Amino acid sequence: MPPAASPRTVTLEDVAREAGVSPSTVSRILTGSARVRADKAAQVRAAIERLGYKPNAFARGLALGASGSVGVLTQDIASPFYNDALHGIEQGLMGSGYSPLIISGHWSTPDETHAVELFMNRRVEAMIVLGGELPDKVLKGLSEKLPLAVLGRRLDLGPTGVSVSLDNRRAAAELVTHLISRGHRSIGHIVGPSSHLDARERLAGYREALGAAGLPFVETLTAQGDFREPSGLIATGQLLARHPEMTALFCANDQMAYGARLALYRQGLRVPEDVSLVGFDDLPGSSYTAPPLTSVRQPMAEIGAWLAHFVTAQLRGQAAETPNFALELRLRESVGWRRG
Amino acid sequence: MPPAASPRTVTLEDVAREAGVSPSTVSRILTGSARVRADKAAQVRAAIERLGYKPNAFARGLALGASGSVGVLTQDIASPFYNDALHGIEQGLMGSGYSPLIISGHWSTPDETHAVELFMNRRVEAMIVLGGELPDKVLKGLSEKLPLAVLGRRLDLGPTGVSVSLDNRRAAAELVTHLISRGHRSIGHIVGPSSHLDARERLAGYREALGAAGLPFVETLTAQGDFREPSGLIATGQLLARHPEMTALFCANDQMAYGARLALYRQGLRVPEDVSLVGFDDLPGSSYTAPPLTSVRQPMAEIGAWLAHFVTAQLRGQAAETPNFALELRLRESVGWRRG
DNA sequence: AGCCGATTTGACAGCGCTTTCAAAAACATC
DNA sequence: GATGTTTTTGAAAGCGCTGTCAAATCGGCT
Repeated sequence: MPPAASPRTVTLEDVAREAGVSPSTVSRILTGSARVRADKAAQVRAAIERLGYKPNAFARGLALGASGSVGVLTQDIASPFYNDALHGIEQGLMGSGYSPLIISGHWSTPDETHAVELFMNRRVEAMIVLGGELPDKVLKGLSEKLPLAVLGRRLDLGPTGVSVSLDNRRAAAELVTHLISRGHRSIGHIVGPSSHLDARERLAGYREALGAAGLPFVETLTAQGDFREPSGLIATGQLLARHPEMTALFCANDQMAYGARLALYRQGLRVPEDVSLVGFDDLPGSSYTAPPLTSVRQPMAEIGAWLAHFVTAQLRGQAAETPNFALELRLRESVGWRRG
Repeated sequence: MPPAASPRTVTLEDVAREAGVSPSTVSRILTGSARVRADKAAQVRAAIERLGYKPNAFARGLALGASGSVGVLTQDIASPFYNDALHGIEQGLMGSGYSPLIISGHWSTPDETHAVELFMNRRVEAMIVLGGELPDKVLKGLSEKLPLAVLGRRLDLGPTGVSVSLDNRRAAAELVTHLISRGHRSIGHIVGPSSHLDARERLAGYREALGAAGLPFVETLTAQGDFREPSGLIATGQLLARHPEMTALFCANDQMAYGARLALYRQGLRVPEDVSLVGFDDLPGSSYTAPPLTSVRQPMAEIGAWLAHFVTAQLRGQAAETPNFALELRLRESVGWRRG
């Protein structure tokens, strides 16, 4: 061991000595695990203050065999969508005695696997997974070891796990039905990555709505995107080239809708006069685009908070009600009646 | 201690027993701190695999007296601006042997203080602070204890600390000068929270550019915002009411510019034909608004990566060059020539 | 085979904290 | 004041790992 940093960090034992009591007593005060005579407690507290003592979380974790933290794996730390959920998780965890350990997977399975590894090393007591690409099998394995809450999947995780995923299909169908009701017949769709359940369901909803209205599903009216802006821009170009008659465009998420918006602008097409545009997710920015974007709100913050509640409840051995998270259509000005 | 969870977690000692070697040997293999005969190493690795052993980070941290983590305090986990920096930090830390411990301060000093507390308990070896409201005094105190990198302040943190803050004033001045060169004379400014150095400097740059062009600074052409969208919307309404002749609007950040954009749209004003609009920060979304927003790019990811490099270099006792981070004007279509 | 230096190994202490257990102190009761 | 009961305290063990140190093993030579 190197010759310890200069002033050496203050330990509980130092506090005990300073206050003239035994380490056990100090510990009792810190943890509140047992009564201590008021005067001694005061002395100890004074000593803590005087010495600037900070309990060592490692030692504590080791002795306790519990870390007090829950691992949060987010697909992308730069994604506004998941960050809303992160925020909710933080709120939900607050005051529970647990704190989040946030790691970003960067859309990469190796990174995600590595993150899980790190969580295990750090002995997180539960995990929350936001999106990402971890195989179902891995998730199931995890949920056998600890409470687990997954967002954006639909799979059975046993009694100590949940996967939350809203009815994207229905919401997508409603969205497209809305477009149809406004007279649109040639409706394009920019599809999300097929590895995402949500993307698949939104596509399914699109087809469903078309079918219900007796409209044919036209393969060439769909284009592949990856949930990010540039792909929306490019895909819109393709669709417009193939189907100049297209009057409405359903993007599988708002970020791609932003890209689409720009593509339309570049082509001199007005929203909604020439082309109606809808997205999905209702990002914070979507009520501030010009015109504001019709979208579907997923209550991410609320969901995040609930995920946090779920795992902490599990940790306490309590059950947690699954609330009914409803998707909400946000009808805004980016949709208009079919022209002409 | 409670009677330990059912199968009890696998310890290094278990591995040693399984592999028929001593714990020290296993440890040596894990840390790579000393040579071990190849055949034993193989046995041990097999045992680790077989038992599914995961080293306990607490025990390790305790024994080592080092946590291998650096605390990252972000002002707002939901802010796209800081999240770019977060991303950069993650990248910069990758492969350094340190991992980030991310906590969000939620624009609240008590939360931030609490976060710092947590960092100390967790024995982070360095800290990175993104924005936030921690008093300079606190930051200085911290930098005496450990390597510290602060973004968005300008203060002397001694040899083991840095504060990075780009020349917002000049960039703002250039931006406004750009507006003036396009013929604009009545230029509004939505100010950021004055607790932010950046906000103050952007205002200063605005005044400077006006002065340099011989234009008067008109108090009523400025309105207060808080760096978030709704405040931009409201402030724009105020400015328009007071100065219908205003032909250009400089928002202290992009988020407020989004709000302004909507306010203009609502009033039937076109961008840039009626009012030119500029923001600051060049958020990812800003190249995808319609029209794309003129802004100033702060290379947040690069800065984040460098902050990470700085602290890790400090931890290794090396010095780190301060690169020259340049702000880049992104001139886009949201600015036009003054009409008429 | 016998010896020396180099390499590999194991025993053990200790990191800072919590907790059990038994001893000490405080309080009640007769 | 002696005795029983309850509360408060301290000593000590142990959480899982790493590093030191000395013992064991190995290889090469004579």
